[in-house]
Amino acid sequence: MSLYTRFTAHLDAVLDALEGDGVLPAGLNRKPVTVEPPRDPSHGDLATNAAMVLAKPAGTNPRALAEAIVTRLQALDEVESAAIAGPGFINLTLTDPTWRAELAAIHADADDYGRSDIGQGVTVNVEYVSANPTGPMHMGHCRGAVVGDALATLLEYAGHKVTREYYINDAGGQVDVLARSVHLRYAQALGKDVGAIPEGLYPGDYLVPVGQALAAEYGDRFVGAPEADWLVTFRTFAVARMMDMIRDDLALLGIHHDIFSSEAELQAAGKPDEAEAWLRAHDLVYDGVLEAPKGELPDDWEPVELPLFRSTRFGDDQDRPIRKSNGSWTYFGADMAYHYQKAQSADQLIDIWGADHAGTVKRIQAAVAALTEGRARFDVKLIQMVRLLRDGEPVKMSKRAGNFVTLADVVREVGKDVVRFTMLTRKADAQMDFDFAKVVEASKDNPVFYVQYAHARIASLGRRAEEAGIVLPAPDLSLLGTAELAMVKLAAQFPRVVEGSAQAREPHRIAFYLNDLASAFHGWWNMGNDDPRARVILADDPALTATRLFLAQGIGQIIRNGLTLMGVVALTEMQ
RNA sequence: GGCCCCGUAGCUCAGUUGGAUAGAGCAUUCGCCUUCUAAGCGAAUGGUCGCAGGUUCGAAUCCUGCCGGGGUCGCCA
Repeated sequence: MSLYTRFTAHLDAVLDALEGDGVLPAGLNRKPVTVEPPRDPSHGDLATNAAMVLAKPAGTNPRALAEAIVTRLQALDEVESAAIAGPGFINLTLTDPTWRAELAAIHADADDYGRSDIGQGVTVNVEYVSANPTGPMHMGHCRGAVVGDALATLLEYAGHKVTREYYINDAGGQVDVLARSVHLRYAQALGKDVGAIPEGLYPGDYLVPVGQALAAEYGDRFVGAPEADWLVTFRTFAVARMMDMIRDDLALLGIHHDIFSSEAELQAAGKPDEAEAWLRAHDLVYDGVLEAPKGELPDDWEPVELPLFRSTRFGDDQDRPIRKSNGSWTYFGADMAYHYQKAQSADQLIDIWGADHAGTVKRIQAAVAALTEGRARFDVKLIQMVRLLRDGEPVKMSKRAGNFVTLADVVREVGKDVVRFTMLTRKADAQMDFDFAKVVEASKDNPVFYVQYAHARIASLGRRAEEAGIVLPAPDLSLLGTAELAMVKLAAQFPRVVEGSAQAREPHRIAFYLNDLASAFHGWWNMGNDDPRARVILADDPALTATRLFLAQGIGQIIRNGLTLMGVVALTEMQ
């Protein structure tokens, strides 16, 4: 149990006691009560707003209530002092032994320091990446992949049961285009002159080996054959190849999904039909005519009757078609059934989408709410775009010409850890720049470097002490001074940061916290520049050396735990 | 035009789900290398939290309306 959780429990017990004494009425909503470190450290170690938020519903005034709470909190062993401040805050200062014990806990819990059970085993399905199986991963997919993966790890660490899922869009028109593109490469592999790749087909060279493999498999049987003879075969073959490629690309980032769900299989199993039948039975699907598109009317637009889902009942702008006029499923129609399927085996769903899909959020949320009758929590996390730069200049890309920047190229150039960390240095809903030059820069305005550098410094201490031949006694934590305890206090916030990030589903907070912790460490380290006695390794004082080393390694443990959540390996020395 | 994000220091961004005097890095100005990694550290300067209302003990945070930037609108995926 983290220190903050412990004090929330202490406070709860105090409030229970006050209820018993009749100072507080029973049954007050305690949800707004918080226990957190005050922004200004001079106010103490912990602060609670309990008196302020409970005074009104309790029909008393904040100061009087605060005094009653303070009296009881002061009685706790771990509390050095408790005071009322400002409009009714209660500030607590904890005893030094409490903080020393926390440092010992960091070492004892090691990789599990920060692990939480707030998830209470709730199952969460995180669907992320889900790039169309028509080519290699490019940088447009990268941020969502990293954020989704880090979020999944974070939720696991916070006590959820997580499934990582990839939805393969292998049923739409784009995979037919893939099949045709591959057919061309197949003919080419058999020596036919196919000329330039026609407009509308995928031009990328990555399809060449697929064509060759098909040639080896089928010979010239399908050259010049009608499309109906080979389309399904080629499509299935090519999609499988594309997915192999995508899995390899993801592996470069350390990303592995538990489940790959196929849209085609979903449709073949009749899932969308089941969903449609259920929705029709509940009057949520009806046959109707779509409104004309807003703005300029397309030339070929004409009113057609289609089966429509009543997404307007759930806040969408208009009802949405689930089938096309040729009877096949729209993307939405299949996606609806897919989410229903996911909701069968998970309590909560999270989708990680690119911001360009923002317009479709409402309809899918509406569909999930309808099909699960409001039972499943479902969040769509929109990931804003990444602008690729090189020395401040935008990198030119044209997907149509096939010269997009692939994820594999970027990972090869700057490394997995740099890509992952950088993608987590912004909130997901803010646009970000990714500058090839800046992300590998060895300076403190590059957080990747800065955090890694702190960890490497800590790792070097152990080596140095060993080289110096200092025989280290057991650490004596009473030797820790104020500056050292301040760092312990910051380190002790890690469990809170984990819980907060998990609840808000914002893995970037881990990155910012690590940057703060690294900054505190670098500051402490450099105290040794002004005062040699402030250094960690003191050849003439093994006891103090052992203690400071213990502290440094505790900080190193936190950095490592945080980096692990981000899927980044902590460096023990800088290159 | 509708919907979704964003708007915080000169620049790039945080801001603990409504808390106390709004914080970092860069830039600018000062100071610190006979040293465990100075690839670093410390200090100073810098703010009408886009604007105007509202909600309450209390708003950068929640609500409404504007303004500015980006994205999106389809029987596409």
